Amino acid sequence: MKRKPSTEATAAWIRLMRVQTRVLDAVEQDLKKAGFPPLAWYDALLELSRAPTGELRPVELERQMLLPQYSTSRLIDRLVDEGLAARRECKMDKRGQFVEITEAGRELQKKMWSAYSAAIEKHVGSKLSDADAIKLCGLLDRLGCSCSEAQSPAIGEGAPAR
Amino acid sequence: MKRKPSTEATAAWIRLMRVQTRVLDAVEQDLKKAGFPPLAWYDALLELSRAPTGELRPVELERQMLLPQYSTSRLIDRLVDEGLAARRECKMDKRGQFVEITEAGRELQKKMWSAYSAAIEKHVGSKLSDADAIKLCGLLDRLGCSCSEAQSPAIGEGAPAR
DNA sequence: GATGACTAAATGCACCTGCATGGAATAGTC
DNA sequence: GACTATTCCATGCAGGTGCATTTAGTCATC
Repeated sequence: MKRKPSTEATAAWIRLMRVQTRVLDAVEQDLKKAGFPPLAWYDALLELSRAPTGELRPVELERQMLLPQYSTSRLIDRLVDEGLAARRECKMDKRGQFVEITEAGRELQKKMWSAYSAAIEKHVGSKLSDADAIKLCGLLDRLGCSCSEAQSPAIGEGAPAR
Repeated sequence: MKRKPSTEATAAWIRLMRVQTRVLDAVEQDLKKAGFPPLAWYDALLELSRAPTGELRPVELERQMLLPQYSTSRLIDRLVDEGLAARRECKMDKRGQFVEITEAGRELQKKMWSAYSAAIEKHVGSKLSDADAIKLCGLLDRLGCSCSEAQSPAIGEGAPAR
């Protein structure tokens, strides 16, 4: 039969859902108020800007961002519509393509990071000592799927997985 | 100027976003595969079934579930469409109404809890000792908004805040 | 008891998401 | 080379969500 979770586990589950929602909403609201697009845009721009050549295959972006295929496709649409990225043909594989970040895209990413980092500090950093943040990471990591790839946080820039 | 978050805080932020998404998706998938509706339905049914009279004002439900007004309104629509709840007139305040859980609603809530609790155990309980779950709760609680009401978990049933 | 401020709930609209499918190119197999 | 399976990406459709507004009833004050 199905074993029941302890009340402690259940409480942790509830907190995890509740607190994440709250914190994410707060950060998204801060960004929105500052006139910026959603976090997903930032994540995509960050991944693109990190790529050595400034361009990535949609499939790669998809894997980096842990997003479904159609979601990635439409996110790229929006970035392209706003002139933040451009689609380029892929000569190696004609069914594929490259997505390249534009100068405007790079600028937006940098500007967003300044607001984004402030929001993280406000809603997370200021409420937790570094030691506690590390403890929290450790506990959360244990909940991660077995397939947990270690993503290098990269100095000065962070990206959630939405 | 805006202070920057420590790399520890940023790492915690990323984990929080990533792990919550993963765990929530996993639990929702389990429920879906078992043929159940989304978690939000469960939450609503649970709140209703907990009410002494089995009925609640939409506004109250809204506050309990920390959901926007329109979202609550439409969630009730769906429950009513499926015969899990019924709208009843409110005589005290004619612009308002009561939402009452039906027998079918109570049954579904119970059946869902069996699948839901199994999912919590599988994706949370089994990965964390009770002591660690308590530590995790403590850390997460510190991130909660100042306006954190202590929700009694109630033996045998848990509800996230989506 | 009229007026204006407020609260409860619903809804039109735009957008976003998931799911399933489609078209196009490639890879594998014989 | 023909055939099938697979990969890459786009998209139609149904449903969910946020935002702003509307409708209806209540309350307060005069």
